[in-house]
Amino acid sequence: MLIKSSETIENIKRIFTKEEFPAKTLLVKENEISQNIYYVESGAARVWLNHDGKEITIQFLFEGGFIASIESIISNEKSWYTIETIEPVTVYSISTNSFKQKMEQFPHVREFYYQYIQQSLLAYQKRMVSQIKNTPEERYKELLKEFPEIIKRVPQHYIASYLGITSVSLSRIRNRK
Amino acid sequence: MLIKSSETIENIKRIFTKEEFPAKTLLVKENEISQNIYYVESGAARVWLNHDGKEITIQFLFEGGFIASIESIISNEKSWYTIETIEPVTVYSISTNSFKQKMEQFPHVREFYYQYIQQSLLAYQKRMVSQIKNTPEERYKELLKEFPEIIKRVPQHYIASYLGITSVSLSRIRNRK
DNA sequence: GTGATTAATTAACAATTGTTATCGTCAACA
DNA sequence: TGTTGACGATAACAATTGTTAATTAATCAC
Repeated sequence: MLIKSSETIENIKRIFTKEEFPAKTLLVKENEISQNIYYVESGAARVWLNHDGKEITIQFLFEGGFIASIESIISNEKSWYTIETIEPVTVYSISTNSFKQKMEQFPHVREFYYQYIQQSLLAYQKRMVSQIKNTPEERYKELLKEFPEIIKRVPQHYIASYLGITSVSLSRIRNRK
Repeated sequence: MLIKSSETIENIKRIFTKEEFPAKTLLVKENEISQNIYYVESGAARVWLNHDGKEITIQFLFEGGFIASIESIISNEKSWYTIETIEPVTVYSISTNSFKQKMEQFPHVREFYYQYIQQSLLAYQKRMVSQIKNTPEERYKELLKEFPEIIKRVPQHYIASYLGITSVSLSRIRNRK
């Protein structure tokens, strides 16, 4: 989810701490409780998890997004996935505990958080429905239409697993007709 | 999401209105703004949408669940789907507007709503990941293990589209030793 | 209960995807 | 510069799913 309001961004920057990381940094690790939340100012990251020894990429994050294990925030669970930078990033970070304190203290932080959660819910629901009703080829075309940015910036084999197919199959889809 | 706290259920019953509907009643209609929220006391419903003339079932709802177009509540959009009872149901209903007023008035209603949204988010995320990383056969086995209730109570062709496959394919999977 | 409708199984075939392996390209790096 | 490793394209074949149609089973309505 992208943050539109520059006022909100300024507020975030005030309470978060600026940090930089090179590509291939693990900011969240699968099976560990995630201690931090990052607002991405520049760069890109991918969310992935291990499945039978294979890395399954389930999401991409760019400027304006947040890097966090949402299940760690919501219910203190260990993260279901790893979040790894795929480009050098500049982020603003805060510890999950501090963030929860800010939520208690400031209604506008709480409000912002719940707006974010609601928008994320709609996004996940939409993507789940797309997985159910569309073929891999249709999902690729949808991605091309709605998020061409992703296809430009991200290696193809990550996109393949994001779509739920192999890189071989994605290569075929791209070269069909 | 099931509601565990009986105190919460009692509160819901106080501000909602009891109603009964036969099977095959449309409680929410695709492309219409949903005006009501229903708490299911007994019975079952399915969430479906039209895709190239075919009905795609994306979710099931049972006792303890809520029937609502979450996108209508969150952003006043027209519903992406239809919600239809598949068994006679007893529900407690409230208009979306009244519910929003109650949220403003009563912190515990607001709190309950956000807890519900957060749990739903995790559930959608989990299901999206399952669609990406598992084969149809694996998804069927997962459903059998985690929600055997669904398989017992729901016609098979609805389950097939819930899993993102045809009813023919599900029949084959079930009879595959 | 009986006929009509809907649901589930099965078969045959087409289309798609997965798997494994090879090859060419490119970028990183010593 | 040369080597290594990562990435993407392609080929061959296996496995799975989709499609259509026919048959049986179950359910619904009167």
